[in-house]
Amino acid sequence: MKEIAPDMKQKIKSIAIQLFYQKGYHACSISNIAERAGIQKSSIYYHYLNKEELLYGILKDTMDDLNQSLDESLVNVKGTEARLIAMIRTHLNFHMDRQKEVIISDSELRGLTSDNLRSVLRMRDDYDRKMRDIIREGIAEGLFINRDPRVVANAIITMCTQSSLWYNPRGNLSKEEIIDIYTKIIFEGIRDRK
Amino acid sequence: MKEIAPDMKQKIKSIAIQLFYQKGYHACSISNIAERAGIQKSSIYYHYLNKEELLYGILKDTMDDLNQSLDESLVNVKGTEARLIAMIRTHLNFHMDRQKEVIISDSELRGLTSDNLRSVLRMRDDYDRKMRDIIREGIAEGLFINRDPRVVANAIITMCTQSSLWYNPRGNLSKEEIIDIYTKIIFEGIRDRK
DNA sequence: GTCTATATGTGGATAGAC
DNA sequence: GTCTATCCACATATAGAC
Repeated sequence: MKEIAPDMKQKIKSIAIQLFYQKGYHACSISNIAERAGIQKSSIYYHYLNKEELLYGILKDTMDDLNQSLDESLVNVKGTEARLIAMIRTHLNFHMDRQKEVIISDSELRGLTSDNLRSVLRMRDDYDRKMRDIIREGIAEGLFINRDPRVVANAIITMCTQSSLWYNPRGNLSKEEIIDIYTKIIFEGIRDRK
Repeated sequence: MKEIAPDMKQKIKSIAIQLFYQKGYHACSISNIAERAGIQKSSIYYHYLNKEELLYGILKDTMDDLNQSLDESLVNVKGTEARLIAMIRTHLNFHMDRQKEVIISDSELRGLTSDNLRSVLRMRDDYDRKMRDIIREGIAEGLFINRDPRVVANAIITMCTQSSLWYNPRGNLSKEEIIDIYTKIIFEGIRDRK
């Protein structure tokens, strides 16, 4: 079980994440990936059926992990507000931890064809629905403002999602500080109440 | 001055907006555009120097219009809070009115090279700075919560920006209703205070 | 201002040797 | 599992006729 260097299949995937993120899926060629991996482009096809399978693998795994993170973070958490807080925390942490993959997930869906696209969209919808359901419950319980749950959920999710675009692990704000700011804004707004 | 049909240069641009939005810049070829315009691909080059110039024209004009809309909406508006409310309204209206163009602007920056890229980034920075400055003022005046202005401004802008991704002009929510929800969330948060 | 024809490069992908 | 060699389609872009 000596696993010093990651095997080539994983190495190719890592490089693809880096390059799809940097240049975009369509602007990044199989040659580009092969070059970085130190192999010939034809060798890529030993590990992956085609370019789309490479993209699909990235998106699928990312969505799987995201959904799993969410589920785990909600185990034994009771109460609508506490659950929403946990969701926000998890969503932000995930998007700051896996910036490149979530950026690819959010921008390269168009690179997938029929079945693969459907599969990833279903995963994304599952995730979004969990968020909407919490908002809906909160509204029903009179905890949250009574506005269209879809719009409210969307506003919250997308606001947090964008952290992937600017968060800098070497910046002067910790993830905890950022989570604090977002949670505060989401629940209380930006108006200072002293 | 008979301008019944838009001239071909404008027609090409409109088609490019539609296709860059649908398929992405790199996945959309000059042939695709020419086909829709009912001309040969070589004819595109009579109107535009190259493909990048076409993209640049879209991004530049969009950013120009966005900046201009913002400036106009702030004329004679006094007070930090009123100015921020006006900015939010303008940003949302613009992103719901010009969905395709702003989506392209947010996703295809990588298609630009050096000078064009710098130029568009400068416009975007100008815009972002205006938002940050308002937040900064509000914090200084004790109106807004005292958190990192960059993060707060970013959270607000990006939340509103995403409206371009889901807003449906034929949906059951008017732009005014959406503006109301967002403004409410930004200032008061989602917690219901009865 | 649009056409036909073409140059030139590069893309994704496959065949078959080692 | 990686290589060399190659196929074929399509990309951007140009030249020059009408």
